[in-house]
Amino acid sequence: MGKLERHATIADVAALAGVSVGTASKALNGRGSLREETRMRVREAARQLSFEANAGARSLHSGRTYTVGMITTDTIGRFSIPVLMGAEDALGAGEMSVFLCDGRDDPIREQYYVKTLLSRRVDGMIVTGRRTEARAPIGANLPVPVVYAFISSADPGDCSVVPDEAGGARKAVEHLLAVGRTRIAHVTGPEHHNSARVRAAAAAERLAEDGLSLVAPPLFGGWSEVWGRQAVGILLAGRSEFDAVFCGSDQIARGVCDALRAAGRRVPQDVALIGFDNWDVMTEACQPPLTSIDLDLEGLGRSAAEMLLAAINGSPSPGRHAHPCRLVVRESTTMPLP
Amino acid sequence: MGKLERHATIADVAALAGVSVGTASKALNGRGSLREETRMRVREAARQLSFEANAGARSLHSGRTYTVGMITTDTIGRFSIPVLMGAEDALGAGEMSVFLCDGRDDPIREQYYVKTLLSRRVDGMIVTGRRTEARAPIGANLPVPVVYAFISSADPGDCSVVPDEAGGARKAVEHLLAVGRTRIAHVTGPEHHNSARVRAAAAAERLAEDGLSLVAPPLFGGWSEVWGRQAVGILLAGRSEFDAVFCGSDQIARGVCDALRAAGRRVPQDVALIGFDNWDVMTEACQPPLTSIDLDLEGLGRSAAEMLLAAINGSPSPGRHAHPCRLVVRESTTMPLP
DNA sequence: ACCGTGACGGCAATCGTTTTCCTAGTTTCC
DNA sequence: GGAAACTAGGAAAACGATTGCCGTCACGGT
Repeated sequence: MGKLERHATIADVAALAGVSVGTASKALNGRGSLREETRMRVREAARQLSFEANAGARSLHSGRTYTVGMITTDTIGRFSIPVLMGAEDALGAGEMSVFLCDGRDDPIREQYYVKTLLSRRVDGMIVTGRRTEARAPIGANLPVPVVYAFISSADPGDCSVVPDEAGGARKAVEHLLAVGRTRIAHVTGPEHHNSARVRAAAAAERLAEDGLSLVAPPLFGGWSEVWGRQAVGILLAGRSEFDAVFCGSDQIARGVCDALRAAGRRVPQDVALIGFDNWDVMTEACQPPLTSIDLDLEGLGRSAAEMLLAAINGSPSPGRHAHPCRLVVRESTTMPLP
Repeated sequence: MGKLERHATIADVAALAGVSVGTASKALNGRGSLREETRMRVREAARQLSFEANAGARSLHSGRTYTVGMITTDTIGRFSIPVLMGAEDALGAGEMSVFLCDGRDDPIREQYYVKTLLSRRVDGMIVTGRRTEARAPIGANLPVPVVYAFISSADPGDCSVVPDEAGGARKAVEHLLAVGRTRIAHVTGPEHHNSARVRAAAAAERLAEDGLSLVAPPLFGGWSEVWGRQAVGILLAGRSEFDAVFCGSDQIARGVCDALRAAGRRVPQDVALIGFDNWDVMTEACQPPLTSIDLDLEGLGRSAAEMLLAAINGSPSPGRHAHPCRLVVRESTTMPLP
């Protein structure tokens, strides 16, 4: 199992095939005018030496590396993964590779990564993060295009692709209305999170369009199941009746669901329940399975990557682009057919 | 906001500083013998042009790229992330960057990535995956060192770093024995998963050392909460009493917990409960919080990366290395102090 | 006045590929 | 039979950075 085979160079290939380096290069890249027999001979030699052209040397000429950098603002997590996968997907199709850099919420670390990526001559960068908050641009006047995905840049001229959270919240409310609920409560994450505020506001707005309002002010807390359970206590102690709860996350929804059941309220008969994020772990384990809003992060990542590719090819798409959310209906808002 | 600044080359820097290219290079890298004033002048020019040396061109000389490739066998997921982060951590300290490639369980795709990484002249590769099963080596006689992390290579000569699942299972059983439980049931994942078999076998073995055995044969099923709930039905219908359940995953444990409570059994008073994976989402939301076995995936990733670095520097560590698991005690096995 | 010796920097080779230009042959056509 | 028109493939100049080798000063000692 000797791992010591040196990397073959095109000179090795040329020597084995009995041609000059230039000719070997042409043979392998389909350039120039060569006899088919020569081409084959070179290809065979390359195969035999398992030759792979040195991408670094190659990019010296083309000026392109077919590589993009991906920087996470905070840490690689549940939200960045799908974005990452979507991006990887779209870029892979364009034969590009991805450099992954985990910023860990440390600006020094982040700047270090930006420099590293630039020195590696990436063709572009994608910046992502765990929260949808706007953030300071990663650099000014960078020599390569940058796209912000999920998170957005504070500079409105930068290209950002963000989930349409307001639209998602509206869809949630519309769905509850469609299944006949009108007395809706809202339990969500901390008020200092942009996501919590935006979703709450959009929900209220959508209700207002039908002349309705939330049965109580939104309950801001954490994103956890524990908070969901606590919130039910608050709701039940309050004086307003409710027939649906729109939750800011699936974890909250699950907590709400468990607590409602413990309190003797049936889901969905007595209270319809809808979450946010469409996280399979929660939606499937919930009893009953949870209706939720899917951010389509993979699609978002793909879309961001496509915009980056376009920008690399000279057609940037500056500005903020909202990526639509999808409603996924399960039994927490509708009874299964018998 | 012009993004059009070309990348400065060292020739630009040299011209601006009024020296030759070679001298500029020496100035920036602290080589040769130059007047301090000259050095400063060059550095200033470089700063002014925000010059970053082209890593590709540079590696042409050094033969090293300070880059490693990371390939996931299946998909990037809950298990690969911490491994990835740990690796990124250890490599970042060595000033190396990580190329991420998502294999998606497709051998073609995987081989394509191996070729890409080789052409990019990575200094080494890390292979990881979602399951601990052994897999076919990613290639034979590769010109760079490879380390398998979490997943292991079927070739015993390859370097693999895997969690010590058997050790973890033993720790779980030991803990249950330590808190006075002797009638232990085991609910775990599908029997065709290596992890499920290994953990079950190790648990039985550890019990046997104390002259005990599981109250019933291990219940193999899925890794989900739903299965955990179903399994409780089976256990309660069976004729053997039990005072503890060791679960193959935290999700199973949570399902078991919910179902036990619904059946009127108290955790931990009547039944102590321990999970596996120490997944915060589950352990924290569980009522009561769940004792679990932590695979220390981040440590494992770090360790794998360190072995890779060592191998790159000429000191490989062939063979299979077991990374220890940790017991994390919470209230599902011990009452809180009053 | 001459030589030796550092100090300072320039020159050019080198890394692996691509690409442009050019030179031999071979056809083809009148 | 000779010139034009191709064809196949070689030679060499890029690309950007590093580095060993050398030339050129200035200075000090004899």
